Amino acid sequence: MSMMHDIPTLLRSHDLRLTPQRLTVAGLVLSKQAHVTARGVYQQLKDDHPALSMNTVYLTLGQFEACGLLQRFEMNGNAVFDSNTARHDHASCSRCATIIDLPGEEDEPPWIPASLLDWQIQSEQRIWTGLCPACRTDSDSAQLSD
Amino acid sequence: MSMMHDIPTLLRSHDLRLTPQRLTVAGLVLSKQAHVTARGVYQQLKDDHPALSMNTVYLTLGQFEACGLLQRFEMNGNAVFDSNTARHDHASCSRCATIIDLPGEEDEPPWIPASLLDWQIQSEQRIWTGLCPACRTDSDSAQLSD
DNA sequence: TTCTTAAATAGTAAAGATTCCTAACAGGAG
DNA sequence: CTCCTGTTAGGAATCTTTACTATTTAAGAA
Repeated sequence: MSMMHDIPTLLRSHDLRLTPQRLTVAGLVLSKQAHVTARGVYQQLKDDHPALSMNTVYLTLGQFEACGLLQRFEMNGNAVFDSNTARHDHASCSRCATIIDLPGEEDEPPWIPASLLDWQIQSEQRIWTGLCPACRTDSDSAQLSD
Repeated sequence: MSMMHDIPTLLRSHDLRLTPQRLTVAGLVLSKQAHVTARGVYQQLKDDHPALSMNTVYLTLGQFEACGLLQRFEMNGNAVFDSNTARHDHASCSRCATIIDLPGEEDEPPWIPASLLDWQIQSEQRIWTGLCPACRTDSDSAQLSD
């Protein structure tokens, strides 16, 4: 996300026409740090914007990813789009499915294992899975009844 | 994979009945270091074993995972089962979809970021994506025609 | 060996995510 | 204003995975 551009300028700079649908989706996914799925975007917008189809959501998110405006990763078999395009990792709760960003290791240089020296690495993804603080507590007390 | 048990013994030790289907799937996925998908297993076995359904493949792989005989991870939206159950990372070619194991960092202790200290971490997954050596070469020459 | 029972299986249906297809539509340059 | 091309909605299609159910069967007991 860029502080120096409003959304129309940002889209125009990537040769994307300023359609109402695109502006709507952009307003949602580029304006705050969040992890969204195609379905999530559609659900949040469809009431206020009946002229919006799942198809367009998929296309738009894909275009934003191609432009580098969003970062895409897979979580539990679903595509998740992240407006935080800086290098960072994720953690996901295996119980409530919450996803959080982990602060990037700016001090730790992008490290590539020696066995990949003859590859042309494009990206790295790291995901920790476990119980978030809230679910860990719930799980502890649930053990009495389970 | 255990060197000290044959497959029937291994299955029995996990309270799994020795059905032909289960033995067949086990023979394929537990006998060599490989990454398989449910569909891949089914495709490889269905000709020689007509009495095998996708459903059974899914169930069997799921049971093997529950027993700790296989490790499961997601790649490109598909479930992948790995007979290498030791802690290790993966790299995947974005062009030919090949998946390779990266030698585990036995020297590097399981590292958990400070922001997850109040989580109960269950697993960590790290995936590098890029062009494998073969595809990188193909891609270089393809640029002339693309 | 035969019996018994719970586990396992095949087949089908269903659910959910994503892509494909196509005709209609509309942004924006000229 | 007009035209061209990118964009969109809607529906169909594809693919993966899970759910359901009647039937079969492994394996221990008699």
